[in-house]
Amino acid sequence: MRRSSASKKPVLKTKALGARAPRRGRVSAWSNVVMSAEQQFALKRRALMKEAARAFSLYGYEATSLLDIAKMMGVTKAALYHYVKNKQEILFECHLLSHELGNQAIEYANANGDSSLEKIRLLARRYIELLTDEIGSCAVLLEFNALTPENRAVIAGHRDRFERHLRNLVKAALAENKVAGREPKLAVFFLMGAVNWLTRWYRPDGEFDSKFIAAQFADMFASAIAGRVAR
Amino acid sequence: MRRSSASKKPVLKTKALGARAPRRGRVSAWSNVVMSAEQQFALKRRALMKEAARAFSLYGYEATSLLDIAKMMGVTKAALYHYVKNKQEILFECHLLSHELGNQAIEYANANGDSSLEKIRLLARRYIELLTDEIGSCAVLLEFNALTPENRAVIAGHRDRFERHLRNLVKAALAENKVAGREPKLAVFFLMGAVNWLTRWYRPDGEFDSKFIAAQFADMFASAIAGRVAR
DNA sequence: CCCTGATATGACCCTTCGGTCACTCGCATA
DNA sequence: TATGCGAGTGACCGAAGGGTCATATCAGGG
Repeated sequence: MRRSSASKKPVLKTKALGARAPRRGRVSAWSNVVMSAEQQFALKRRALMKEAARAFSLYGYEATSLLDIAKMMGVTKAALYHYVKNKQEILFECHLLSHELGNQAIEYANANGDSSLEKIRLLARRYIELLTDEIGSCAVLLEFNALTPENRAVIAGHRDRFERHLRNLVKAALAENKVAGREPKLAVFFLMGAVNWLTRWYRPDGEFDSKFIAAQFADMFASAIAGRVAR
Repeated sequence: MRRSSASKKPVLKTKALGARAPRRGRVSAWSNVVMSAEQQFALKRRALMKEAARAFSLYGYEATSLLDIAKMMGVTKAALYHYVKNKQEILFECHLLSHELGNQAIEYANANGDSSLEKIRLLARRYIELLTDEIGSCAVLLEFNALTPENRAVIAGHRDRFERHLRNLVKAALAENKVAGREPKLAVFFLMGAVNWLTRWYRPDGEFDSKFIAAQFADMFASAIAGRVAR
């Protein structure tokens, strides 16, 4: 991570929170209020993933060291290994996370869209919103080839499923709108590029808010597929 | 470069070629046929840049070691330093190269397009063709933040000029076609993402040839900007 | 025939980084 | 109060990578 860095420390100490609440009794009263050890563990692990994902998206996998991540969490590098097997595991789960979002977007589009084109628009919009908002620009999809061959195979599977779904939507939309001469596979690559590139320039406090960006991109993509240009 | 690698060695030995041609006389006859030392140097340096650019585009800057590049050229790592100050210089010049292509594309579009929309289409098409064909997918533009702050400033200047030009074209096209509600800046990001992403999946021997891809992308972008969807 | 300069080499240095390990600290339970 | 356990630490290791340097090779020119 050779770059000028801002300062910020979300620190990992969930403990400070839990410590304040006394626990007695076998099943420990407060159990609704106070988190169990496993919950805390899971929470911290998730926080780690989110922070790491943000760093990976922003600076790249190779350019982000575990020390960087540890510092962000306010913790030693060694401490990370309580939550994670190795660096690769972090990357892998970040990819999985991104694809979860993709699937959510698919479901949303299927539930709310009528025509294929509308489904595409909703899918793109929702996907971008999730990517930028919920995880603070977590798409690590740029880092596909930093994955080990085994993990890459798994992620490729997810990716292919997502792309195939989108491709089929595009095919359908082209048919429904009687558009000829458009290659669905290239259209999907076109969108994926635009979306993945988002993670490199999008900033939550930037000029445009994420809803607007998502809507614009979705509209542009819909037009790219089925829009006719006045000549 | 932790990845399964194919084998291939363009070797740097221009010498083997020059050695065969005897040189006598003061100005050295054969001077038309045989390359001067400087020419050979320049040629080899250029070859280095091209090979490095390819590797950077494919695997990323950090993931590509100088040893990798040296092996590609059939040469020792130390030998590279005869042609180059350091790794950063390679990256920097690769960026410059890419932007040269951008400018070529701009000129081409200005010379051959009439309407703004047509200029955009030509610009996009040409840019992609150049990127994929001439330098074998050399766009290292993904690696912007691997640049040192000084170099980054320079490259940012080039990039901004390019993007500003394109943005103005988009603005004009929107006006000419009476399209409302499209944000030019986002449209440019949209295209840049799609184009930069190309370098990650495009293969010269892939399913689609580069002219076709370029045409499709250009058309899609033109539609994205000024295309109207039948609803 | 030797000198010079360009080209290339292999050994080496230093730093960074991923990962490990023996350990400590503090809390909750018995 | 003793004990056990999960969380976290600091010191360390080995490997890889960027970069340097003294040296070898060789072609061309005086």
